[in-house]
Amino acid sequence: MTKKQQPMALTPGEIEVMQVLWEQGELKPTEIEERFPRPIKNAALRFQLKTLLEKGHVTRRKEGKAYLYQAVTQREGAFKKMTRRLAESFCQGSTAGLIAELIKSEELSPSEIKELQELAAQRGAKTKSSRRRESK
Amino acid sequence: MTKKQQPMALTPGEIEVMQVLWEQGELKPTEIEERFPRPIKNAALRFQLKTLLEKGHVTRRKEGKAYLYQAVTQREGAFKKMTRRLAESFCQGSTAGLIAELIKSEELSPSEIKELQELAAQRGAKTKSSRRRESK
DNA sequence: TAGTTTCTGTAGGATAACCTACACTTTATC
DNA sequence: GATAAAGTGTAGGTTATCCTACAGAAACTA
Repeated sequence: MTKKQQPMALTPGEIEVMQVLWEQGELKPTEIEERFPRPIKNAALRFQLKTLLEKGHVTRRKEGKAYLYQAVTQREGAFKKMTRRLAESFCQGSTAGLIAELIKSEELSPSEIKELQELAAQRGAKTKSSRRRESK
Repeated sequence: MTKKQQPMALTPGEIEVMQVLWEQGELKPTEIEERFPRPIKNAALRFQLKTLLEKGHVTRRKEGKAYLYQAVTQREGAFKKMTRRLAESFCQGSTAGLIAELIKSEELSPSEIKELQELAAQRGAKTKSSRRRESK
């Protein structure tokens, strides 16, 4: 009777790799290694890719003698999952509470605050009908 | 040559315990167990308390035959650390970027948006009026 | 074709995180 | 004291995370 301990959706090390794939698209391990934000040994990187593949967060296809890796799990989904966890841990599950605490606690420049105000205003205006527009 | 793998500041299991201590103050293991958001075996809880004690996140003092545990690490500090990690992973380290993405991606009720707008407005006013804040 | 380079597959090991079991200590009760 | 109840300390085990090493396979070059 072994109690299963479910693995984290994305571990810190895995997120580092996914980050590169989310930005760059389809890459070979060597290319990921080059674009990596810190020095990483090829073998260590490949370990992360292997577990990401097993967990289904990436796919790969052969090209020449190497594989091209591509993200399956989307950045937005992963982001939501992690913010959700944070909100549950610290804010009784309320995303609004999480945002509020962030606004209160962190140092934000006046221009950043202004932008956030505008963003909230936009967001408030289109809660109902109105199609969403691209922009930024 | 063994490369050290530094432990997480607060693991998910540890946060659960700290959450109770942050809310309730000083408690005995049994009391924590009663207030715990999910069923937990006393021994499992005590394991968490032990590691929290070793890491210095809690202290304890004897009362009767049991110990009273109290948080040392403050909720705000832990919260900041975790949001910082998230911002670094997903938003190039920008807290404002993190907040923006939360506002955009999550479902917020109109009233919540209004509150956030007001909060940002307050926050903006404060920064402007007392402009000699050197920050940090 | 042989030789070299480059990439992959797999085994293995170290630490961390989580839980359980059981014996020991302390306190209260008789 | 003797005893039971409640709380503690410690040893042990399983899974997860992270990294390394080395041998083999695939492609390129001569």
